Amino acid sequence: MYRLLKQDGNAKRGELHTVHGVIQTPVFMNVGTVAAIKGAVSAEDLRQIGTQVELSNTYHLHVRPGDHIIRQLGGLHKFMDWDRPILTDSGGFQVFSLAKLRKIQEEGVYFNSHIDGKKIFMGPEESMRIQSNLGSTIAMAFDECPPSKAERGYVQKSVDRTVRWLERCKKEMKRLNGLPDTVNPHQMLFGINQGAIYEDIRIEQAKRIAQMDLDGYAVGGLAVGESHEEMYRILDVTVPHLPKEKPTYLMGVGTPANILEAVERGVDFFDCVYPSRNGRHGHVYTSHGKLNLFNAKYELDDRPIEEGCQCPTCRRHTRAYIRHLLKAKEMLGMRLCVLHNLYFYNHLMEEIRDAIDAGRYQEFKKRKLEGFEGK
RNA sequence: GGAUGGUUUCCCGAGUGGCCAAAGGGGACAGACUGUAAAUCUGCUGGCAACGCCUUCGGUGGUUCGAAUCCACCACCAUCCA
Repeated sequence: MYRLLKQDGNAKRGELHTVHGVIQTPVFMNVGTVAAIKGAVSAEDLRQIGTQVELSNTYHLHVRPGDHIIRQLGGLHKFMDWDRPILTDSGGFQVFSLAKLRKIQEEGVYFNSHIDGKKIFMGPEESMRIQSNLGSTIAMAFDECPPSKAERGYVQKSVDRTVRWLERCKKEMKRLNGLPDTVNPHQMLFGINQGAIYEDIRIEQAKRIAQMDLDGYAVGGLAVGESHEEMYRILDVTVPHLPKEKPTYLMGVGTPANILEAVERGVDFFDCVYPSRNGRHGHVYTSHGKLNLFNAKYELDDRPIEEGCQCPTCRRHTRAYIRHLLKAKEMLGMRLCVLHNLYFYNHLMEEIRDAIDAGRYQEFKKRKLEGFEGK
């Protein structure tokens, strides 16, 4: 159950009560696609850096190790030693990212496994069954994420199909939650808004799914090639048509600046691979912008990544040491960067919540953005 | 002391008369990445007043229209024989 605690402008401050605990929003979910945050980060680490929700992926866990394996081992929470909320993405993003390895039909999507080429069929029912086997806290509806520059005719067709798939997802989820041996009988379902950058398609689709009484609503298909301005414009026109007494999730976004802008427009759930992937690539976030620790200028820099940062990395290590580890290809270098970045994001969300609580979000956002731009 | 092989751009290493500022790899330097096919990928790596010029393939001298490539001597390295 979602509780809208406070609004500051359009910015929402809320709580999502789940069987795995309460999620304070706005929240950034930490992405661990294959039941692990890449960069040698454990569930124990997540507890120490303020992670509220871990995100894993239906397609990837179905391919390896297999959702039936995870189910037999007691579900995803037990499998990865994480007892707090988990959101599973439905496989819809893989329809986009693995476009060369799949074929879309009305009944669902035929993939060729990116691991061994094996044929995999995934439709709405299959995605729900896999997510039910995983026992995640929140399941995402199975959608198609069309590229931002897809032509209008195709987008309309795709969006209509995604809505039909959503109806099938809802029906199947209800059935699965009612079975006697379901891993998590209280699994929630979030629907997904699509429509590329066509405002009218987005709005019309948002109105349709808003009536379906889902546990939450996501905006998908953004940050897939369009400009930031286009993304904000789509949020401006779409979010008002999604129920504000339900969680609003902007999928796959984004940079700290993207998040600040989207919170202002009423979004309160986020996820993105940036902090983990950039961390592995030596790019770390600070309140004054991003640093590339591979750069020669950090060779003798004995400061932490960010002065005053309370993350496990900044408490003990210098930029020069981390740069050395990265250059030497030591796994610890990546790990320290990922831990810092996830802490940075989690902490940013905490500050965002405090700012909304205090009714000073506008001012807070302005100050943060100026910092990121080095002002 | 003798024999043989070798010395190439930051490193390893290809190149044995022109298509060579010189393959390939490494390293260095820089960039990209937004519901993760990503510990990945891309660019760049002699100098400059730069579609051209200059310097560079151990050193010096020579042959040739033309040399990293051929010849002579010298230096150094490696292995083997005394």
